[in-house]
Amino acid sequence: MAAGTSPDSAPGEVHAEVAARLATVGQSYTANRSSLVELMVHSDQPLSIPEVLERHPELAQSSVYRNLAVLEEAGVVLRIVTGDEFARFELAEAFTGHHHHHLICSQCGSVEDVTLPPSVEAIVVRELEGQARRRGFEPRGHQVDLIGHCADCR
Amino acid sequence: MAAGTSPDSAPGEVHAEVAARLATVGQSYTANRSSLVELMVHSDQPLSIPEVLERHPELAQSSVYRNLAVLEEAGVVLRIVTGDEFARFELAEAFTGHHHHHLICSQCGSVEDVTLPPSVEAIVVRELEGQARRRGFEPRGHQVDLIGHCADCR
DNA sequence: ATTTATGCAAATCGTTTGCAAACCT
DNA sequence: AGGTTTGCAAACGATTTGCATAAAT
Repeated sequence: MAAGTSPDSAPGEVHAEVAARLATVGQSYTANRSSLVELMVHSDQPLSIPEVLERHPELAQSSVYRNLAVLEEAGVVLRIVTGDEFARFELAEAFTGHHHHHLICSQCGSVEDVTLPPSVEAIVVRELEGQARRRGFEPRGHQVDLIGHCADCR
Repeated sequence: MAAGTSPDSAPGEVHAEVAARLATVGQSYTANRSSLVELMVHSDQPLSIPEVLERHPELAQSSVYRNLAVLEEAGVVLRIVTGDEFARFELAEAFTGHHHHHLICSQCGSVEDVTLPPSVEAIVVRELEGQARRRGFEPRGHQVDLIGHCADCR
């Protein structure tokens, strides 16, 4: 419940909250998992596994995959599947404190975060969810992404 | 150029247009490729390769992959990569005549099409593209998808 | 001491590709 | 014939998993 209530919780708060969430899934907050969370807290864009390993070569690839899966299951991280070769991971919105969308580069696969004005966000959500419900589809979330070329790939 | 100019071209038109597009990429419109296009014209939702093979068991799996790749390159079909195990393919918007979005079922992976009112569409696009350009990102397209449970999986 | 996480190597599985036969034109 | 597409089987590569060791409590 405390998670995400403050738009930008103190650094320590995040770890405490992650530990709590993991507990609800019967998992503990190990050093490796903490490394991953710490990494994502300080990253301004979703990371692929190779990028994670680049920054933490001491971690075993399989453990990174496995721990990100655990963190995903606990609702701590979000897995982003683009057309790119690798999936990417970022802290769930409850932990970053702000709902956002993505600028996906179709050239290099990088992903940047952007936010939409609440008014715009509201209009889209209302419209989409209305349509969905009318067809018996139960909405759980949405993704609004822009595809294009990032500054580096123009 | 003619493609998509008519909101809903006659059935025959589509095949003629596809042939033309393939020609621009130096490819011919073979029977197998025609089967694929015909299938998508009559499908109300993006299809995965297993679904294609189910409906056309006489096709070789590798050829389906290969031909869908060719059609994608020619701008005839669009590849949709969800978190699901299989990628899905649908006719490009220039051929369906209408811009649309997706209702993605996170349970079974099925994808339905939905359209947004032009006014809503315009607001989102303007806002997103404005943000993107301000960051040196060159927009090429966008995807607005709703994630949830479809009527069958509720 | 028992349970859980880790790291290595091997397995999985959707997708891609090499190559020879079948098809055009 | 000359070039292209097809189908089979083998290769690829991101992700997952089995199993033995290392932590942790």
